Amino acid sequence: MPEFATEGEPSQVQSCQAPPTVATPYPSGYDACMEVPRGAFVLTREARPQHQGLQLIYWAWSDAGPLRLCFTRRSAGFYIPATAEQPQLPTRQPTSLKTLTGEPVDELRFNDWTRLRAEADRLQRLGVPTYEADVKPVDRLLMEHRITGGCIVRGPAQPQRGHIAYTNPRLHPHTLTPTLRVASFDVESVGTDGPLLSVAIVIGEQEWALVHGSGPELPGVTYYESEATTLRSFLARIAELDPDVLIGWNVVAFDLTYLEQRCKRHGIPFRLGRAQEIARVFQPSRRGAPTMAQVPGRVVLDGIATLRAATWSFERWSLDHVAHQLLGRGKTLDPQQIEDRVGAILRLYHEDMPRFVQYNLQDCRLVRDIFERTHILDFAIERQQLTGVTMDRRAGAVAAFDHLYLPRLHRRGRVAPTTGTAPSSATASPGGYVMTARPGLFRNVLLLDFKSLYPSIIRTFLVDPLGMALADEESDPLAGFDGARFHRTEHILPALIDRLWTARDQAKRRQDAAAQRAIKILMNSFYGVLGTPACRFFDPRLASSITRRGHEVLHMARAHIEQQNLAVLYGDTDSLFVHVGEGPDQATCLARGQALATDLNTYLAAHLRDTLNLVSHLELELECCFSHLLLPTIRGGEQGSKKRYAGLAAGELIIKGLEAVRTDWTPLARNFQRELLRRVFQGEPYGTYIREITDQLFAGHLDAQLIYRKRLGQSPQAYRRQVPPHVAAARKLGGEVRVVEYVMTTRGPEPIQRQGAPPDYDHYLHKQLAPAAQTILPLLGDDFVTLSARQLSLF
DNA sequence: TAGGTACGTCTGTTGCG
DNA sequence: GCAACAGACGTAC
Repeated sequence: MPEFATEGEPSQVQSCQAPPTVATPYPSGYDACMEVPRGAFVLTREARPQHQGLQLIYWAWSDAGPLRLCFTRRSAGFYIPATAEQPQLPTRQPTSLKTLTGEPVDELRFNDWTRLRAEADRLQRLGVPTYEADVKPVDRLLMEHRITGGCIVRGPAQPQRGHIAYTNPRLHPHTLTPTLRVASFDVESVGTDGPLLSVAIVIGEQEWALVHGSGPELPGVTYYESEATTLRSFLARIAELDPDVLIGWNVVAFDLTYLEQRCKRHGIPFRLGRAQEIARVFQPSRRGAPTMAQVPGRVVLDGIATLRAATWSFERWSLDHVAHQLLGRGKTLDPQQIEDRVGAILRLYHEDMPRFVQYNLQDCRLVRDIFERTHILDFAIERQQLTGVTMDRRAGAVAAFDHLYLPRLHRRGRVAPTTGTAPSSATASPGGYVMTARPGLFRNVLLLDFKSLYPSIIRTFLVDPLGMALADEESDPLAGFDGARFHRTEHILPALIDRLWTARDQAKRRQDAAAQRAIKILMNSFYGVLGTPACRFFDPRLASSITRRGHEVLHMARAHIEQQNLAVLYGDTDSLFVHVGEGPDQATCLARGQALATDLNTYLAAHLRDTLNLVSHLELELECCFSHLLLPTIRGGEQGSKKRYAGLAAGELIIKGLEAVRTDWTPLARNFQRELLRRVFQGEPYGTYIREITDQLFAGHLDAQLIYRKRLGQSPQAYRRQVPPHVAAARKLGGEVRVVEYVMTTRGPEPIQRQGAPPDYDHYLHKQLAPAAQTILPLLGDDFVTLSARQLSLF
């Protein structure tokens, strides 16, 4: 039998009573057989094959200390059509479940995952469709209990050293916010293969440094005479401090990878997990894939990955740069030492132990403070609470969708396809609609945009995999696009969006930025996953029914605005730029924009009610009013450009897509264009400025701004057909290069580490200053060549 | 241990005369 | 010598 309740039956979860009050820290003399319900938050999960079936192990936080929840003798299953004749398997059982298209299914169960996969693959090859053959037991167990993060644990508890163990406990969902113990740590070593110098650990205000070698007595510092004893002591110290979360900078790909290797070298088991369990690091199987760590009982959060997941963005992801941006302070090394970081650290280690230790500790403090400042741990907890995808997983949009959707599907007595088994269809689905801008410099332009357009379309137009499958059972199905039709009452996603939308509004009211952000990202990911074959519910008709509806909505809004004799200058996917024109002041324009948004929302709601009998959840908002807006042409042409503009709103300079916001343009061009735009919008003269900058360039005063910075999508040697300048520069460095910084010199592109020739100022005039200026000046009837008083024709 | 499409611009290479 | 194209990168939404 399936583990989850079928349609019409009360589920295990629903039948449980209201969660009891959460237990206090467990008293001494605690009776192991007493079943005290305990609030917990899942930290890590793991499946182990055993002779009698699978063992599922979850570590969880509780206010009484860590919990180890062990589920024994578990089996894993998947489904095949009941009509499938092929497999005569002893484990085949009939069920009351059906596929999305209404076909009854039988279940096959297995004691181990490898056999399950092998059988599923074999059947698939024989043409027998399988269902949910890729849902892992560790995930399924939580999913079917509707547990994402917080839960109530009930069952016989056995106090162990450092944790409480449960075997086959009962779990119920419960919302709680854990207070996690976070350790920031950092390794200093001689390169990636050389010996360990030290490891620093910071928890709150407490600091420790474990140093391989000797030195003066310093608070918190312990010296060890061998690398092996340093490593052992580090593992022992972590066990003693027992953090729930390990954080660092590039912590998995560097620190954990390095420590595991060094431990292996000395034959030391890498017991970084709780209860002395072994931690493992998995190196990426292909270029670009992340390094993974499995530390039983402890969540490993890399600062870079966690910030990225929360949509933070920085030009460079070095700890020093990010710390300066967020905290206004950086690492303790002098700038000139950064070039030879390993050398500088070694010198400190040999010559100035107190400063060496401070340097090591400073990295830990910076990471701790970045986490504090950005609240990304709150974000990570919130995301797990919403999606059920554990905190340390980087991308998890598909997993989050499964976690939320599958249990709701099962409650309706349906099972989902195995990922990648759906028949592939040829029709691709389009993305957003982008208007060609009317080029020019404009006064008073309203920016209106639809708040979470795609989620609001899913909610309004009932876009849903189940709803699409059940459309035939509906007497008045709602038409989508590319042949899709949707059931008007039987669906899952619209209600899910509805719930999240309400939660986001609540988060907004209580000013919970982490929750707001997590919810917004989750809602927006729903469209994305329906459009990728990596999702089991992938169907171009679903994606099209969202994006093509978006086109329609944007066109309707534009037409309605133009009927009021207002010009729509530009629009992209969910936004409209509306020209109010000279005359009215800012306040009048803003009021006009508000009225326009309200009017449109009313109009759209009435239209959808009258034509399709739908309740509109579309919500057009006034984002801002640009006092000045510049819409450029495409380079050297007359036609308006897309995805590129600059404007001034509430005194703030907003630039999209232009050279000034592109990190592959030099600081010279970016600073220059930004200042030029500022002057244009503020009505200040710019001719003199242009001449000054060009003169300074040739005088060598701007040499610090001439560095190009570019990522390499592949290894420098892998570029076969073409060798662009950044690759040429990277090749001069040798070895693997992921990001190259180079200067265009009179001898061609040279990496900054090996720059010999002087900068080619003509190159920077032609290829950086001129194009950055020409994006703007022709719209004002001006020209860079005239204003710079430089000859540009040098060929 | 897999969210999407649309777009502009640059550089080097190729095809054509 | 020049236009067209492909490859690469970064960005908007």
